[in-house]
Amino acid sequence: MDIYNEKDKFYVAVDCIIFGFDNQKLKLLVFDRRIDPFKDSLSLIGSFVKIGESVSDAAVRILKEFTGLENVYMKELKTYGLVDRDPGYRCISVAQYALIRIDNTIKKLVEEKGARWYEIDNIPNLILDHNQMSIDALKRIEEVARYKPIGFELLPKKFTIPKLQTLYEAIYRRKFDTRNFRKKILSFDVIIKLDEKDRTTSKKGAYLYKFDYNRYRELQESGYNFEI
Amino acid sequence: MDIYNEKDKFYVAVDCIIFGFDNQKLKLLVFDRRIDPFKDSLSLIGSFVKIGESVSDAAVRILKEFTGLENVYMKELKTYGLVDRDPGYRCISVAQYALIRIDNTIKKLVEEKGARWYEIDNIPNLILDHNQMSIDALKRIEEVARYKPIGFELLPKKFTIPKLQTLYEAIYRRKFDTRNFRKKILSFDVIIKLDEKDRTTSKKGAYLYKFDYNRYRELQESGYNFEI
DNA sequence: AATAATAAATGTAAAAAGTACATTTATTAT
DNA sequence: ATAATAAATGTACTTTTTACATTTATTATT
Repeated sequence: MDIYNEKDKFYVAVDCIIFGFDNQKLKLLVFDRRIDPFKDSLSLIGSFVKIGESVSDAAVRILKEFTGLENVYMKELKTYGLVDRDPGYRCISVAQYALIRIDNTIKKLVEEKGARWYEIDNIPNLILDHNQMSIDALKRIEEVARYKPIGFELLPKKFTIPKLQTLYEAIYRRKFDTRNFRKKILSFDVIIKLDEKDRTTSKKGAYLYKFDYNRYRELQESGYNFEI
Repeated sequence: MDIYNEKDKFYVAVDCIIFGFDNQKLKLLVFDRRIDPFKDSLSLIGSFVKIGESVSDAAVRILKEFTGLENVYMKELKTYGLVDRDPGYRCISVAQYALIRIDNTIKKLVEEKGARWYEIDNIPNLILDHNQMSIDALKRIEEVARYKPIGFELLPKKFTIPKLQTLYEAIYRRKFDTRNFRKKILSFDVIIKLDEKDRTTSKKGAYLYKFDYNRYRELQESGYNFEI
């Protein structure tokens, strides 16, 4: 008996669970489907992997197609492989979660594509197992945020410490003491204070910082633990 | 254009990276392939997912087939999806890592199947991307062991604290102080002291303990962090 | 010009956790 | 009775975490 049997071939999809942060809340990007199957339903973005491309290339392609973005923080979540997960065809999906910075460019692009940001506590019904994917991705983000500073991927390149704190409070769903949070974050030694202030939320203004990727890489390689 | 194109269908494989602990060293289970392709080469165990089974069912089936074991700790590692990863057919593999208890039953079964345990620092050349899978799985275990007590999956149901320490030393590749290790482990409150001693390694004998799964689940749900 | 309002920035003391370190204990073999 | 062996244990010191309130810079208002 040959192990290769044409009947045992699958469609392989990639679905992307895209998170953003709008300065207040953590949000999920949801699309109004404009094509069948499931036309006019809500879903994550996804596509079949083409036979000539790798799974991760497919993920990059999809993200580019739907958001115009490249060089995005994107990681594999897990594979969804239940037999009846797609009633149409036997299809497995390699889900990927992505963290993006919401700016005006993105806002426009996303509208054109018929997409909308939903607060993570208020995600609508999505097709297939996409709600499960969103829940799983959110849980993963919480886990990863515990020991890796992924928060910076969701903020503008320049950000203030109070904004960073708001983001972490959104992820962990709890409040932090401002003094302790600032002390902890600064102790990691991966953000650089700039000579500019952001005055959009206060008269005094808050100093802007930027993330120091090189320093981060150094520390990470030496086994440093960025636990908040 | 239809999104469904018969040309974009893949074989989907599951490969299992199986780790064991022989009281001294962490080991990887490697198989002598008895069938083509790659007959007589070394590899992890794996198989194609059948069209009528889920990916995780395939993983369970494979593990059962090759080791006779059921109810094993097994988690998805990641998907290997490069275009040229398998020179024969376009095939993606959903790799799973498993932790098993090495006992005499397993030792015999494994021999019959043409398998061998290799120390993790001394893994031979394996087919395809199986070496990469092993490296990635090992890294994952190190990460997960940092905050989840997976060590217990590798030890006999009854184990002593010095054995547990040896295991953690094998995973982390460093020594711990016996007093501090014991204090830390006991502080988690997830192991139960038994009224038996193991006298195989000392005249005095060391008390046996068992893992308290219920207590573990309780603590885990309350967000407890089992960081060693 | 003085005052009110607002968010940002800062320090310290107490508690908890982690680390470093050496001796005693139970048992068997000689 | 003694030697040998691994198991079990306690404490002082250091570091980290936590809890908590005031001052600062600035703008808008009177």
